[in-house]
Amino acid sequence: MPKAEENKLVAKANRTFEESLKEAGIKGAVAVIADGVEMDIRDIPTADVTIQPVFTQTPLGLEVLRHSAAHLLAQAVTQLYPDAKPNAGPPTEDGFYYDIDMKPVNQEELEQIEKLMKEIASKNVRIEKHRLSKKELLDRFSHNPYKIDKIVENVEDSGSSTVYSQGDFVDFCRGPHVPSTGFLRSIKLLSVASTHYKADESRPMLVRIYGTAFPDDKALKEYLHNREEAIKRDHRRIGQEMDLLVFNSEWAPGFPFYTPNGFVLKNELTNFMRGLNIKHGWQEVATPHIFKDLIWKQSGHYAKYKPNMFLFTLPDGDNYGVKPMNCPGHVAIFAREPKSYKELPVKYSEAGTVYRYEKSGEMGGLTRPRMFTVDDGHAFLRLDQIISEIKDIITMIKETYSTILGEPSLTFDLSVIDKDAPENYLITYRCKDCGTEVEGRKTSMTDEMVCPNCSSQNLEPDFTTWDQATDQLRMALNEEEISYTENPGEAAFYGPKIDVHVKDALGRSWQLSTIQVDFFMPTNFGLYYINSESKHDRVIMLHRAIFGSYERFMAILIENYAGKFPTWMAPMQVYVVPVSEKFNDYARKVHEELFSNNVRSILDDSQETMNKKIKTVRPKRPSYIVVVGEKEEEAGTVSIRNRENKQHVMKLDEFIASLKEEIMNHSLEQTL
RNA sequence: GCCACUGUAGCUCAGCAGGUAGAGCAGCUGAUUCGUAAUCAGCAGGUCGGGGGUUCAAAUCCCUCCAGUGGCUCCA
Repeated sequence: MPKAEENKLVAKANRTFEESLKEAGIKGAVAVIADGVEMDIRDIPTADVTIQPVFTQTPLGLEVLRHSAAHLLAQAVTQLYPDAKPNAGPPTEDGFYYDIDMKPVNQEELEQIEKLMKEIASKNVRIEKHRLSKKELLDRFSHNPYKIDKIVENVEDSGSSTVYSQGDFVDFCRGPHVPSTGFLRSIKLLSVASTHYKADESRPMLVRIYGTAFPDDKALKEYLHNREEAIKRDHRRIGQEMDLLVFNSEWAPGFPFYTPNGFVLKNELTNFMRGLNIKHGWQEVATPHIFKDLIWKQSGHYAKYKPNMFLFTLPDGDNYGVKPMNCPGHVAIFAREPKSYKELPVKYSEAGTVYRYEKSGEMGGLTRPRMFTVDDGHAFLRLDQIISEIKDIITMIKETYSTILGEPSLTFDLSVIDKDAPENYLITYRCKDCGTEVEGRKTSMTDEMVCPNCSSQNLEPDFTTWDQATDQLRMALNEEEISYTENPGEAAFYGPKIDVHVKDALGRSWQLSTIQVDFFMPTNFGLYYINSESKHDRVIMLHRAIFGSYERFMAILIENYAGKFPTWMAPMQVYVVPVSEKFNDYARKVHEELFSNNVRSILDDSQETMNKKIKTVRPKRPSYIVVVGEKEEEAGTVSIRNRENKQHVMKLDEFIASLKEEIMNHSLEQTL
């Protein structure tokens, strides 16, 4: 592959870039960058210009290739289904899609479309650009309301724009595109989905066909292979193979049931977090799962969260809600007695299980269940303690991931308020008539904001507290020398937050940890502390989670390790199998020795053959398989086989000692 | 919630165009006593997601509900 840098050249005016490239002996470019603008290789510059050819092996070239592949898809579809009306077809991170107004297609039809695409590609049809006036464009696409929309929105009345044609197919497009369909041989249609026009539920449904394209078959094959590998790592599949959890879609749709194996894993993670919490001064508490609705009204959850809550009414008429968050429970504990400024910070942690009514279409495995456990923590602080506390939490986050995932790359986001949409947040409102401040009152179920003092509806939001909180987060990040991006509109409804994204072994990024500053919930619950002047002072709350949800974190762990967990968290650490029944006694001795050393050992003294036992235990992913027979019994040794299928023989007590150390150290790698 | 696809034994799946269900694995019983990815034989197991309809006859066709999966951000 030629390096782009080396291929810079000057294209002459009044001839196509293609000709200039040809003269320079450069082949295979699909587009050029001229003066920083992407252009087609058949474009003709009006003056000499330095250009850089774009090849499909580069990210930009791949984008061009996939964009053209999307056109090819639309061409094939319109050829097969003349009534189909293409909307839009952009490239995506690993492929492309095209949204088309048409009847839904099934798998067979998808294959036919792909076949036709390949046919057109093999004919190497020339892809040509034409410039049309707005009127011509509107005429040309008069049968397609989606294109009309785009033309109306994007082309000025007196202006013009371009279309690309390949054979009979013409698409309204800015380009650039590959010069001919011959570049689009390595393609694959992947799936059919549906989407609303402009993602608006009130608009028509469109069929979205996903596909991907690569410069050559080798790259395509590799992609498809990786895709299959990723599917093999799916936590739902491995979760079943390892018997970690089940879902019962009839009795409790969306609710995970932990089996003994799965609960071992969850407990290991819980214990890890418990240790970390203790080390950093977070006291463990436990709170109810059900509360009267009063608390949810007071906390502000009802205003924002009610549609996502499980609610019920008892025969006596009292209304209850199952907790969607743990904060009010911790507030109730904090509020039990007045606190002195000397006692702060008070920090409570809880592996708190919460329940959220997720809409049916949004559930999925462990990543979006209706019940999940948060490694939740709430700190009650003085204003001057915020920054140091945030920094300490960042330390906990780093320690957690380096222990559990090695050294994954972490990225930090600062999610701040969208000041144009104050109705989404708990905010201080000030009455323009009498100056009264109302904190977070917008959270009550009433739609109209009314001044409690003068009954005026003339209230304006005051962002001072939000700005303060946001500044504290910024300072903590800066002092830790962490680079971050700011996302307006992504804040929690009660305050700004820092989100931490973690990249897993498959290169996918997950939002796990979160640190949120909250000025409002303490106000809603009337929390205060006694300052050094014996006066009431405002308590600041910090919400934080490191794993986020245990369920989602476990899903990520399963996929990250493909189920082959570090030994300390593996549900089955050792699987002991005798060569034959004759050695059951020795196998039992080995097992009991392991077991009494707190190793999770399973003895299989069933009647099956050893080969079969090993075969069938594989999907359970034991950290070590221990085989014992005559040789081992006589020598007091064990024959071990690790996760990588490496075998060796060693003394039983040595094995136990080294295994215990591996477990105690939370070692990521196997020591044997 | 919306759209598409799917729902047959514990698991993975077969049952083409309607004639009241099959396989492998797992399970159970028996034989086998075995050196690192399936020893052999036999047995048992399903009102085909629920309900309704069409039909002489429905796993199969239609309606409806439930559930699972993929999407519903990338806007020529």
